[in-house]
Amino acid sequence: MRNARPIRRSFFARSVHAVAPELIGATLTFKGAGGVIVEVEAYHHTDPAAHSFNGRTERNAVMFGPAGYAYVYRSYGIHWCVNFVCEPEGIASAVLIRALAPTLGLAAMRRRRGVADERLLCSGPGRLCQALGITDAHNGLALDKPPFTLFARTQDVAVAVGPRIGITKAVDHPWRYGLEGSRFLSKPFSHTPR
DNA sequence: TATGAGATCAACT
DNA sequence: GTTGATCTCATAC
Repeated sequence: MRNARPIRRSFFARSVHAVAPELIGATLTFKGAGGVIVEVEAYHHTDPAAHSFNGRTERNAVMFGPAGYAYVYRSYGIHWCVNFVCEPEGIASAVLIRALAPTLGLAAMRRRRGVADERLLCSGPGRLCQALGITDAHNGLALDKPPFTLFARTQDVAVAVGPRIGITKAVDHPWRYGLEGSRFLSKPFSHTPR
C-alpha cells in the first residue's frame, strides 16, 4: 500500500461517530492476514443496542478501558466478533468491524474458513474473525501493536451510511458505515433516491 | 431469491 | 428460561 500511515491508539480517543466512518478504507491485518475495512458499525454507551448500555460486566470490561484496544465477544454462542474501543476511557463505546476486502494471507484465510470464494472470507463480523483467527484470547489487546496492524486509508473514499444489522433495539440509528459499491459488504446499502 | 431451522453459550430476566 | 451486534444449509417459490 502506498504511503500507508499507521493508526495510533490516539486515533480512537474520539467520538465513535467520527472514528467509524474514517475506518472505511483502512487496512487491518492480524498475523499476516487481513484486508481493507469495508464495513463497520458504531455502538455508543447511550445506545440500547450496545453491550455497555447496562453497565460494566466481565464480558464488556474492555469497552470501559482506554481507546485503541480490541473488544472480542462471542456471538450467538458460536462466532467471535471484534470491536475497536473508542472515546475517552470510561465512556464504553466501540466500533464493530463487520467486513473486509481480503488482500493479505488469502491462503491462510481460506484454510481457516473452509471456503474458497473471496467474497465469503471476511464479509461479516463472525466470518472475518474466523478468517483472521481472532478469538477471546485476543480480547483486550492493543490495536497499534502486533499481532494487529492498522493503516489509515491513503485516499478519499465514498462512505455509504445506513441502519445497523442484526439488532432489535435502536434499529433506526444510521450508524452502519460501508465502502460505497464494495463487493465485500455483508449486505448491500440501500441507496437514497436521486 | 427468500425464508427457516439448527448450532451453542454467556448474559440477563 | 429466553435472547442475541451470526452463519450455514436445507427447502420452497
